[in-house]
Amino acid sequence: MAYWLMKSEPDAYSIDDLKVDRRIPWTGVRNYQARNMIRDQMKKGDMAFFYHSNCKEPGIAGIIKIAKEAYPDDIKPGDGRKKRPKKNKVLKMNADPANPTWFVVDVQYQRKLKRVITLTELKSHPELEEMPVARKGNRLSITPVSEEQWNFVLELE
DNA sequence: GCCAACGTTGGC
DNA sequence: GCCAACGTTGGC
Repeated sequence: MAYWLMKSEPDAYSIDDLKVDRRIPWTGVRNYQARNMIRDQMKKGDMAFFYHSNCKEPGIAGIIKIAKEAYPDDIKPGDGRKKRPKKNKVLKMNADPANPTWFVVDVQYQRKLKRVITLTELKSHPELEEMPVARKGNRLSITPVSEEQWNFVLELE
């Protein structure tokens, strides 16, 4: 079993939204590195931190579980999709259904953390300096988390 | 709103 | 294939 960190802008979709919806397809990932992780590495049963990005208090807000492994992301904005697309942004869709480029996994709500563990706090611990989200300039929306990092973060809660 | 740190695009 | 220009992410 592997651990991950998945970013979402809470204005677009927050841990509280997922608490209501319970389970959603994690649509809209359009970065090849993140795509490769979704398609090739994420397994059913893997756990992930739900991270709030680009907001007042960036940090880890909850825990989710991978409920279904990768399948083509043919979920168009507005087409039963829960995550709201960014305004003024046209999402590239799969051109050839037989040879998809973009994939999605389903995630299942596990729990909300008692408090948001902020990015500032994550950065303050030397034990987490290798954690991608705590590194300068990191932009990937999906990053791996080691078991040690996972357990360390949960101890902070 | 600024801008660093990338990723992508397209001319050559 | 190189790389300059451009676009995006996301903290601050």
